[in-house]
Amino acid sequence: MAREKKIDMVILGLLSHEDLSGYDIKKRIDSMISFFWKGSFGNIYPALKDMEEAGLVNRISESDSGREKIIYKITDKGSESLKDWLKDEQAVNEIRYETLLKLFFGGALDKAVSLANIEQFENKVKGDLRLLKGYCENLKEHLDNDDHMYYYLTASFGVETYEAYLKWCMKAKKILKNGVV
Amino acid sequence: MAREKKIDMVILGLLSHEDLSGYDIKKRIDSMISFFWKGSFGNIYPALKDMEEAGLVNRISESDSGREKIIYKITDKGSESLKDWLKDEQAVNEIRYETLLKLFFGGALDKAVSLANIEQFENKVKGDLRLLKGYCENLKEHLDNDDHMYYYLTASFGVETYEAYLKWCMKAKKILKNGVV
DNA sequence: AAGCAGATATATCAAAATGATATATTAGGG
DNA sequence: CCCTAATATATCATTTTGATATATCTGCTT
Repeated sequence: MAREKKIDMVILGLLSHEDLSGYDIKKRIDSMISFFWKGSFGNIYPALKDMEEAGLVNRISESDSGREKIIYKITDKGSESLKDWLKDEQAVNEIRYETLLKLFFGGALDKAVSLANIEQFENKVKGDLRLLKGYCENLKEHLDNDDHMYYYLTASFGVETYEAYLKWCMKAKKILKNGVV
Repeated sequence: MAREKKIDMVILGLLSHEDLSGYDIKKRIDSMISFFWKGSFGNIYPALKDMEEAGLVNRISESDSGREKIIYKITDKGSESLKDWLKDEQAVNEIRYETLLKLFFGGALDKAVSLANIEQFENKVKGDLRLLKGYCENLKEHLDNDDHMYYYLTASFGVETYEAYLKWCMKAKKILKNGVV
């Protein structure tokens, strides 16, 4: 089986809901799943080209006006490819936290530096948590709608983990200041 | 200011504690920080070469016996570079969770598929949490030692977040099964 | 003592992701 | 009418990832 690029699956997933251009896809990624997945023009546009060649998507319109805009539609083959990936229980989940990296090596400098890094992290998390809670409250009202429910589930993952981050921040600051648990 | 590769900082951070070979560095990354950061031979060895040229590290021994082994030592310049990075409060923190991606697009298939994906994730997390809790309990005894304290802080981040993951798993499974909050 | 598996050790490569930049068009506000 | 911001595609250098190649050494078994 050919190794699948993750960005391909993201694109197919989005196209399974609606026809989109590369630019639209980038916007959807940024607004809906950016807190746990990212995409860039640098991999979206080449992926669309490759997938068109492979018959997973079709371009269904191009430049209605003078402005160029290429809208893509998922094909049956693309849909099958998406489902195969969804059914495969293997999943790579990873975090990449520079804040933790700096903390781990914090011994090279005064504890005040580590404290500042944690506080910086804490503030960022507080802002993001506010946003995610907002999404969740709106989505909660429409759990009968499947699309909203799946969106709600991922957003609530964010809420749950960000709250844990804040809990950890308080604990970590205390330990750094007092050296106690 | 030159853009710094993250792997460079990881290597300098590790070398600030002890002299190491590229292979040693990979082992340290895998055993101590792999749950929030990764490294591969493919970027470690080239990074060591580049940093040696830039005067951030020195090779202090090579092939005592017939077996080739290059040990690196951090230089003053390397140490400064590490400290500059630590002092910079900017930090990129990102998660990349394929499980959430599959859940987000789960509507394309039966809910049983999403449930299976969550359960797979849950089992993985349970195992990892057990490990992290073990580390934490050992490290907790030595918070007076700075190195152990910084290690403890990062490990306890893992414990806190993994516990939140499990809490979310239970909630998510309930919603998928019953459609309620 | 021979043989073999597994750990040690460095190196390299294709593929993928990242982040930035280039280019051009269009819509809306002042 | 001009300017800014948003729309839209495309490309590129840099970095990371994951796999593989090559060779040595250690410890265990037979």
